[in-house]
Amino acid sequence: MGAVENLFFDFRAHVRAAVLRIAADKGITAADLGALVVEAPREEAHGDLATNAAMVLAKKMGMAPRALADLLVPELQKYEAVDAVEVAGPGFINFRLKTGSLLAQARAAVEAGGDYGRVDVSGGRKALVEYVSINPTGPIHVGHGRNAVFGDVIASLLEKGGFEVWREYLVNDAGGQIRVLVKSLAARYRQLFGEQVEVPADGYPGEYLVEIAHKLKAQDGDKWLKVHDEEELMRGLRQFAVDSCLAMIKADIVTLGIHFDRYFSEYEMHQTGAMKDVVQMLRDKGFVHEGTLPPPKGKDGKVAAGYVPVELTLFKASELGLPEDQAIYNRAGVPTYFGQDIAYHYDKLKRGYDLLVTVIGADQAGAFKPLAKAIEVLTGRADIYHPVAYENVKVLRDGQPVKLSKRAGNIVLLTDVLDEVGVDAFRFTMLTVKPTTPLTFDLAKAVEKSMDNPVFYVQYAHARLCSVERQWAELGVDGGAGAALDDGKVGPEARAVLRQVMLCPGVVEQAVQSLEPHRLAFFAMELAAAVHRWYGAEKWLDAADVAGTRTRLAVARAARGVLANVLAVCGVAAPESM
RNA sequence: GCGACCGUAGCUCAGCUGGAUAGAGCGUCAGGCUACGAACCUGAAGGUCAGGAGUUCGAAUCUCUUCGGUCGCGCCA
Repeated sequence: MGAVENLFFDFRAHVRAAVLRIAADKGITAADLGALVVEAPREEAHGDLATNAAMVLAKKMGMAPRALADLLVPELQKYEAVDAVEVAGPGFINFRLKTGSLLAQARAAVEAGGDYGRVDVSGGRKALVEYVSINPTGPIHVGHGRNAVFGDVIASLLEKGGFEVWREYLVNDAGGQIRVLVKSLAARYRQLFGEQVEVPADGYPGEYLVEIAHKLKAQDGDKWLKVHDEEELMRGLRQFAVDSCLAMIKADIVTLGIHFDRYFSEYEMHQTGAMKDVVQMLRDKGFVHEGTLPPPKGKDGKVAAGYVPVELTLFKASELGLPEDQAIYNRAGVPTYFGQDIAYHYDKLKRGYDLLVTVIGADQAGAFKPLAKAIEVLTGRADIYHPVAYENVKVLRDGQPVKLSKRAGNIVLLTDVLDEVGVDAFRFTMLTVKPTTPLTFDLAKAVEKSMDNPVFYVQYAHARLCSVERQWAELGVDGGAGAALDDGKVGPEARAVLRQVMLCPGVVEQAVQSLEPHRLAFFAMELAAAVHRWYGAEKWLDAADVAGTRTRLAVARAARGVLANVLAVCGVAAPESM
């Protein structure tokens, strides 16, 4: 379970320790090393790793960066894996590592298997990742698919980062939209019996409700025809409607390869009086009062006509640096979205989670601010709640943008897209753009087998390595853990692959800490590129060159393992042939 | 009016807790398979990092500002 020994982390620790040894008498402590980084320089010619230590500490130590760097070099050179150290540019210290050490690291990576790249940055914390959480009122569209993939990979990343992780979907089955859903379903149901009824103007016009109405008819016959009381319909059909919609959603979730530990029912939560409890807690802390809100502003900043202020139960967000208080119950006495969200998040806290990640669409990202404040009030901590926002998805069909309109019912369904392009292409494409960038999903390119569609590029690298490994096996060259390797047989292209293998854990660490899965996807593409380049540069299978073949085998196995690990976190298959 | 996000090569995007000559793919042009997978590789051309100011040894990155774009904005979800 623990983190695997790693050259990169060891080396970074060595650099920090060495710097402290040299600089201690000038009053430098570990606290001064915050800005110190050890990373791969952009230019390969600058070496395998580099540090900005001298530049970061120069001022504090009253020295010129390069002079300080010169002072540090002898100490840094002591690390066994270091081949050469060089001071360059404004004061960078560049390191070239011994190829033999990189090979040893590659071998350790193979040994560690799926644990290679595991880091422990959790500090023992338990994480709950809430994602998808779309209302059970209809099928999933592509935009939700981005949420699903994004959240799922964040959860996997956190696992890779040593967190205990719980995946959860909030089923919003208690709000006004469920009432609308039931009314819409009832209308479709009556239509099946020939009644002249329209789906309500603000209802759900999608065809799927016709199918669900058929199911209802098959199950209950004409039982609901004579029921006209809305409350009775709600009592009778709410669960059926929600379950039917949720079944559609779950089918897509399963197709995407996602498993939730729990579908959390808001309705059930309310049965326990959770709202009352949490509101009382906030009230006891002095952050709830009865009051009126300023009139809402419309698009143009003007107040709507006919507005009548009403006294409501409010969360005092305005005392916590936000522009306005936030209503907990609306004027009908029903919990607002914000109100139920506090109760829900308090429930998460009660269950012992102290890292709460919520994947939220950018269009709803405004909602997290007051919630974050409420959680801060409840826990006294500001580091628990981590909403991660992602931008919307545009779909191109035949090069033309597809208009997404729920009203018109012409949304692009996730299930159709998955049929068309496949899960791997969809998942990987969702990861090739950072979350804050709107994503354009081109249906034509997603099926194309080119670098326009990098999932194939990465998978191809994996399959190629598998293919060569198979042929090595036939060649009978021993590449086992005990076989001697010859670093003289490592060419520059193979060495570049070894560097990537060495850097992998650092990339994972960064991706976890920033909750940014796309970093992993880009790393996979870089590693794949290094593999493809290497493939073209050398003759790999050579019965006359046993040492060289054996050495290449070791590198290839490590690269393949790392690719497989990274793809696994992305939830994308690593095929042995394609 | 307020808020969030964005503006980097012809196109789509990385790079943003400040670091070296700003990168990749696509597209364009020129090349590479009787050696293992050409779904691949090599090379070339292509940039005022939207504009301006500030912070400092150093800014695509941080701050302010202008312009431009996307998406939100009641007590809805």
